[in-house]
Amino acid sequence: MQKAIQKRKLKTRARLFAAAEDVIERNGYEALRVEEVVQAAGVAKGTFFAHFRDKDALMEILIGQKLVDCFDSVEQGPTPTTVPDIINALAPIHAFMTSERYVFDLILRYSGATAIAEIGPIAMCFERYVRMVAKWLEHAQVRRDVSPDLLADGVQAFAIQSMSLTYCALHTSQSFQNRLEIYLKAWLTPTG
Amino acid sequence: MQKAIQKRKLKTRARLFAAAEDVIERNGYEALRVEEVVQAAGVAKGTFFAHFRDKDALMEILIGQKLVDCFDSVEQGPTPTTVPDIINALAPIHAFMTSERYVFDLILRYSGATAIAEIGPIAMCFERYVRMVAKWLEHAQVRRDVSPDLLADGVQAFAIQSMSLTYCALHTSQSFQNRLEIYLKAWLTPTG
DNA sequence: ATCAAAAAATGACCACGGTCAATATAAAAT
DNA sequence: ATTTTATATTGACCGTGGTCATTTTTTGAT
Repeated sequence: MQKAIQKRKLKTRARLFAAAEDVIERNGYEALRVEEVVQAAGVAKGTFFAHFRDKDALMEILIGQKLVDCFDSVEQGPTPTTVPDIINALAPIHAFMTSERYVFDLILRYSGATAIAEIGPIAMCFERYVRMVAKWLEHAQVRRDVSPDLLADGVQAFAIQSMSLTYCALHTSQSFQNRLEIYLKAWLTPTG
Repeated sequence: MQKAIQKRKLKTRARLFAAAEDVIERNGYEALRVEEVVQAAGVAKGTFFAHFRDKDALMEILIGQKLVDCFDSVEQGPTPTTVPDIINALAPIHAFMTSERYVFDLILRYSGATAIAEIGPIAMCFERYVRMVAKWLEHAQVRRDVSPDLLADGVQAFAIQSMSLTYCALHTSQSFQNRLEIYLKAWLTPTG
């Protein structure tokens, strides 16, 4: 028989989150150590893993939450209608995704959920990205020979490609924004 | 003054590679343990790290080598001229990249070299991918309003997107090949 | 209040990647 | 040959993520 979750557990969980956010605030995501978090939270190490499957699971939640915040703020703003506007509108999301190499890699790893049961916040955001952009494209000045959903998928693909090249020393001649603009103009408004 | 590398070192290195390949042959890339490799090679653990910066460095070399083999065999074949042919031609490369989740993630992580000095085999292959596809596109039946280089960049972006979705339970309705074909038709032969 | 059972927390312990001072071996100088 | 110096190897040791049998706390029934 299932008993209800105790308030104690919620409190412990909250303390772990607070401690983790504090640690990250100071040293960034990559430098986070589980040991440091549990000490700051005043609990034993085992407790951490009773709350989170592993370290990555905590990271997924924290980074996912930040991503959700980004999406929320982007969706507050006006609907962009041109390629430069779209890139501008997406900027906060892309900026956070590339704020740390570690963050970018983790997001990529969790962008697809292997099983339906374990669709986490990051995978949800990837879905949301496509839905949001597709909605924009319905009313934007873009090609109409393919569906907005397909176009939105492409925007995501090109954004990821551009962000990846951000970390590549072979492609420093262009900034992220420039590169993405070139890609998206060719993708969304072909003149063939 | 620099003395020459001793033959002994080359032998040890060869033993490490052979042992690692053997271990991978049996259990795949992800399950590889450094301890297992050094035992099979008959050397101490420290020796491993005198030859490779870390475990990933060995993986990059081994996976990079396999990738090079894939590219070599693809470049042996005929030059594809249509979208389905292009997808077919690239199949061996894509197949290897998605042969193991671990392999795919590692390849993505190493696809861009942070510093010019440390461009490894995987980053080289990503360059090669674009060069090869761009060459194909020069003589393929595709749009001409943008450069083959740009088109090839896009092919890479869409291929990665398609491979990523392979690992996502939210997108099982379509196979990798189907999805990529839809993307590439829209990208390479728009009818706007 | 007392007790039984479920939930939560604990910390000693393990697995595995990675380090480094010490040692052994090879090559060059005498 | 002997000595010197650079190169290569060693294995005890460490850091950190993760496990699990045991203990503590909470809850609900009597």
